[in-house]
Amino acid sequence: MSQDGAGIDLDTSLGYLLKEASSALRVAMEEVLRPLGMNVTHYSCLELLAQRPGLSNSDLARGAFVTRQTMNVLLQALERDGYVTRPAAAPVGKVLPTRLTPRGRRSLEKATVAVRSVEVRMLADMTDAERSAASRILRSMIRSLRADDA
Amino acid sequence: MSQDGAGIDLDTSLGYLLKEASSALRVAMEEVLRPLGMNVTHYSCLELLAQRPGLSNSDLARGAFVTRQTMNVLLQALERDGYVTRPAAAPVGKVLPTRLTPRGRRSLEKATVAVRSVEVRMLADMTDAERSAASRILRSMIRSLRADDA
DNA sequence: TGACTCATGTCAGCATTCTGACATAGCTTG
DNA sequence: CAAGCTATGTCAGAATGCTGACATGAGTCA
Repeated sequence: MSQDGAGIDLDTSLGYLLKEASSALRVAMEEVLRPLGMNVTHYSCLELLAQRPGLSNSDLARGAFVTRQTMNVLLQALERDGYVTRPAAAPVGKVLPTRLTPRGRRSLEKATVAVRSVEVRMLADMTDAERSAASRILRSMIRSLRADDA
Repeated sequence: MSQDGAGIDLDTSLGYLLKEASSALRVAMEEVLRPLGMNVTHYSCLELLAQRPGLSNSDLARGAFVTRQTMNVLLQALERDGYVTRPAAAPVGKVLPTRLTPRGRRSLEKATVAVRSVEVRMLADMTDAERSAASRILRSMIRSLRADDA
């Protein structure tokens, strides 16, 4: 039943393990972000803006791994609630550079502490060598998956 | 701006890399499953049933990393369309053991080929040692994230 | 046995994200 | 310069998954 060519063994498949790890990370992050009224995409957006102020809607969407339509909906809510600002008209082209407001920055600070604790917990039992290996391996997977999308 | 304690450096964060890899995998899988009229959860459900016939709704939900409510909706659709069967009444307790129909098995066969090709591509540039390391590291992350959910 | 706890299946409503579509701006190329 | 291609922002509708809630069956324990 395990490896006879008629299926993908879920107990040993790296794809399945990757999904499992990602699911565990998402659950853990949402658990600590929920009390702050945030979800993972929401947090990702603020963190991206803190590190790279002036990113466009499409940039943020790529950075948070959602579509630009999804990010647009989120940005409109964040703007309405005063966490970010965008110019009324595009300085150049159609791109609207987005920036955190002081309120957005304060909100992010609490979230960053919470998220950092999750990441620390995730890496608790790993050596430095293993962390380096993890980084290299994950980058390799990403590169290979994105190569020739045919 | 990078590691001054005021944020999580997205360029080096293993959590971010994990999410990026998982996103790339999901996109690649949905790309090959879409022509077959399936999504990832749909495929996961069929693959689980092929390897462990008689799983309950809740078992399948845990294996596919969704809630049992979500899996219940999917199972009702799969049952209606003749891909799986469940007894009308529970043989014991409330648990309804689910099984693939021949039609479900045929549908899964094509999907497995497609998914396998994605996994092969993902692992293309990795040595056997790296694959072993990846498995060990991902399991460690999962274990740590699930430990003391406080 | 009876109370308690936990797991299960299921319904309903909501949140989130996606696909499809459109107009428009910038770049490239003949 | 004009045409073509790509990227962007945005709206609308559909798909997908989640939380909350309820009834019920099984196991535990005093």
